[in-house]
Amino acid sequence: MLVDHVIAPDAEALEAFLRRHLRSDALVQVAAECEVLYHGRAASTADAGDYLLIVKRDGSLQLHGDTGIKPVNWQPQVDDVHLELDDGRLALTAQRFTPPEWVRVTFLAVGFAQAVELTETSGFVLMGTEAEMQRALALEPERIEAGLEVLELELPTPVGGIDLYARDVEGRLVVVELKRGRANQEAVHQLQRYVAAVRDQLDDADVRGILAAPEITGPALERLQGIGLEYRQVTALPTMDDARDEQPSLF
Amino acid sequence: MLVDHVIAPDAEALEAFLRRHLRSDALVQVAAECEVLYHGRAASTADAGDYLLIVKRDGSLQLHGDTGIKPVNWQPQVDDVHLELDDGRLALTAQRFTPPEWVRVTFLAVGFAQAVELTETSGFVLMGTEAEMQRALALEPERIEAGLEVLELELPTPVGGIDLYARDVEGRLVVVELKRGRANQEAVHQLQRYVAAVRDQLDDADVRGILAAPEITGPALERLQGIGLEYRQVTALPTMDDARDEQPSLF
DNA sequence: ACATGAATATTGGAT
DNA sequence: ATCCAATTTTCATGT
Repeated sequence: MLVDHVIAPDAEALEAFLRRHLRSDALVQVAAECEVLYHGRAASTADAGDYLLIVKRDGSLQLHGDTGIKPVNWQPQVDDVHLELDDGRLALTAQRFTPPEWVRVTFLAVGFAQAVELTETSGFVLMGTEAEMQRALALEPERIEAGLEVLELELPTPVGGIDLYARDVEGRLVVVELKRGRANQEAVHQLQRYVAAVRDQLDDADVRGILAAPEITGPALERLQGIGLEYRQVTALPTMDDARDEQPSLF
Repeated sequence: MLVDHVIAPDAEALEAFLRRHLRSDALVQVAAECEVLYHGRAASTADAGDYLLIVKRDGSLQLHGDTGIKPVNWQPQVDDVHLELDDGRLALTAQRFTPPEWVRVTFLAVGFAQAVELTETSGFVLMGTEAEMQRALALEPERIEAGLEVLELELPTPVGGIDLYARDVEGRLVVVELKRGRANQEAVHQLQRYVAAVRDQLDDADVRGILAAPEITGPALERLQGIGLEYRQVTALPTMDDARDEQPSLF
């Protein structure tokens, strides 16, 4: 799994190491005190300190500090990585063209560099996405309301796709917006947009809007009801409360 | 910088290593074939394969595969990390309470483990945030429109804060929504909300809405103009085009 | 602790 | 390539 490593290499040794491994299938790491320059979407940033640089097989690059999930600097993919040895210091530049941006890391003092191979990668299982929720509720619309008949999934409108488009027991059209987690004001506005689009299109003011989610924030509920839309608590899938009850030790 | 490391440790050796370093100030890594279970906001996931586990000083945990910026599994902070040796296999469980979720990593075959110290961390410079754009345009509102007078920054409304609240040369009120990057439909709706709130509050239909951004998407512009709102291209700050022109080698 | 909004969000899917 | 919407977004901030 650990393919190769060097401890406290000088600039030449680090350059040799990186040239050997960067374009291989290995994940390359460098722990070093370094300067980092970024220019692109964020205009520009400059950093200096001890960081852990990770360059993955797909060319993505991230530079981690000692706290936080997010890297201090990163580049999702790169079109070009190149090394330059200048003035006794090695610099790695990762550049991409769309959007145009680049990150340059200049190594000042290197702790170690290593190449790691992560070969075995199985598939994964994910349950509880909004898409699954949509399918589940399309099959059992009575979970939202008795007598509800689903007409369309992801019905396109000029302002986006309506999650569930349905007709209620009294024949009124119903726009349903689903949220997997706690619905907030943003979700209310999304629903409002869709309802307005349908009313506009059909020239029919009698269109209902339902926000279906396991939870909703206070301000969101207030606003929702203030504009004549409805909230339905839907617990078709495991919610956060389930996690509170279950203990890891059960596994 | 590299404090300690073990290569291909067995479960007991790995446990000893992790107990020694996990609560220290070091960043701990383990490269291993492992099983990963997650339960929480995403309902649940299960993974197996070769991953690189990183546990930082603040207790945040991330599990990286060999591609992509985002970890396969992660936990922003944890309230509790514990190790269990069961059936000859070591399992690390990281749990947090709000929101309730946990990740459990069971190590099957370990490549190496290491502890890294990242001490030197200087401050950083970041330019080009929306907040800076707001301050810059508040000082020079003529960049948006001649004769514009800024009345308020971040004026609160029931539906959120208005970036710039102003009066135009003809005395009409103007709501300005700023976007640092390319404005999309979401931004248009945000502006629409604010304009509606002001018209409502003042019972005055003659309130203008301006979306100020360096770029705008086609659909967003169409919708914006369709509802009588305006777009102003603002290039008060370095935009993406600057990055295209500049070369890393200039540094 | 909760809610809101920005961000180099990233990622996947549709057009 | 562009755009839109979901995501365990993360993070900072205000209440």
